Amino acid sequence: MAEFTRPRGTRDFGPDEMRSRRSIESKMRGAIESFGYREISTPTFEHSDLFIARSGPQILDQIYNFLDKGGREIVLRPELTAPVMRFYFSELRNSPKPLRIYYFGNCFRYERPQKGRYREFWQMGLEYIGNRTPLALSEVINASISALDSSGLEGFKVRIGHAALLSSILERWGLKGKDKDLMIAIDKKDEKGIIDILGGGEEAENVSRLVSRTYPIADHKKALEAIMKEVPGIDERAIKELSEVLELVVPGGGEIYMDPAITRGLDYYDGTVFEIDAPSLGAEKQICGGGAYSLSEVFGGEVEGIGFGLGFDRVLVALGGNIPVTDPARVFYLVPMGEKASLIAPGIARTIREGGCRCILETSGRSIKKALPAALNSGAGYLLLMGDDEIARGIVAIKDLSTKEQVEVQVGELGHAIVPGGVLFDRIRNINENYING
RNA sequence: GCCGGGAUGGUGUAGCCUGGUAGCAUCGGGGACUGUGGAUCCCCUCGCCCGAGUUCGAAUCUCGGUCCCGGCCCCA
Repeated sequence: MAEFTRPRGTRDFGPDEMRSRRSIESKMRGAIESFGYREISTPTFEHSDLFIARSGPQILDQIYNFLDKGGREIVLRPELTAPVMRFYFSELRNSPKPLRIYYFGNCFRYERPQKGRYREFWQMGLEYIGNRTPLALSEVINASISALDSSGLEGFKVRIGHAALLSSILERWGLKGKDKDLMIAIDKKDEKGIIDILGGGEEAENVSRLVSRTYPIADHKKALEAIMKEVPGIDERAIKELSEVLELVVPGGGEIYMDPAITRGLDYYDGTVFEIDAPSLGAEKQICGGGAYSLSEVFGGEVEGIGFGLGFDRVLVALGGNIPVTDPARVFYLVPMGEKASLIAPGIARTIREGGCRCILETSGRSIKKALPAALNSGAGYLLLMGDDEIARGIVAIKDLSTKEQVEVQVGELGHAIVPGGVLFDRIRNINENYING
């Protein structure tokens, strides 16, 4: 029947789902803000060259791009790091350092949708700009862990590695990370594939084995020593940095590992890098990735930064619909019966709203029998009844829908009654409701 | 870009193999019932993803498309 349909890979969110999404969103924002990061926002569309500069021209195959009426090449942003860096270089570069900023917004990619992958999706992330001390590096990782912890997600895996470490291993074979097949094999931890590409031999086997493992954080020193021993001339500063960062990571709800094989797709990552997976997600299990970068090549200015991007939708998929939402507002459902009651109902409703409560007005003119189920469905805790009797006596009847207890209050005292200290406040106590969706 | 499985009122489903009046539940609207009700009963609205083909006749069979779900590829 539907004549109009959603574009492929997009979603509508109903009231219950939006409540869940907003609830998680605000918890995660809160976690990031608690580290001192402040929100910024950039346009939904940008000039194509911004993303081409960052990711190469082949990226156009995977994004929404078009010419606008002025003939400009425009794309819907496929990610937020590049716009944020553009903003930084054009207007924020003289801000006091370090600069701590974060963002949350929708992004668009023209890809085949599947579980945890949509054509419109939401990304949250932050950038720390100004230096790359071990404390700063660990702060960014700790912020990502805190954000995920605040969402209620459990069992995620944080893997921390180092881009320069990996490339110095590759340099040992004169490869310098340019060999795409090798990078893919490393990323997949395909031991056999790595050995084949490196040309076999005992050394190749040893390196492949070392790189294809993740090491519990407690074992990282031993593991790094083993790698250092196996690969002569390895970047020892990278080893030192990674080791220091690992000491400073504060464990949260997830497990922490050292993983030397994190490639991150981009050339400009050159320091500590990390990824976070939610194993429950399957193919699209990565929910967060980031690290330290230098952007001098792309943007022409020099900048040392650390950041991460986090797939908000995947966090929600990983939570699996078990999203507790606390709704602290007391909700009243006001049923005016008759013309006189209708005339004063909006004013009564306003009084209630000004008292910090929510008031849903029965606007359909339904009988109380019809209004009651509507009130129950609306999530209201209290029914307010106003009919001729009540008006004649100057009162309003309030029924607690959970206890079925009913009390009467003078209309003039309603505002005082429902706020803290009022006669109804203690009586109307049972106000925090936990909703489980799904 | 590749490979599977799907699509029936708003939602969830039966019917499909074996072509012949599209059924059930729920939600929504109304009523039984003029203000203490969340119950029960009755009535009503709304549907075979789109297009072509085969056929006397297609939800059902065939082909193409669209979209959804999952798995690859990719993943900034």
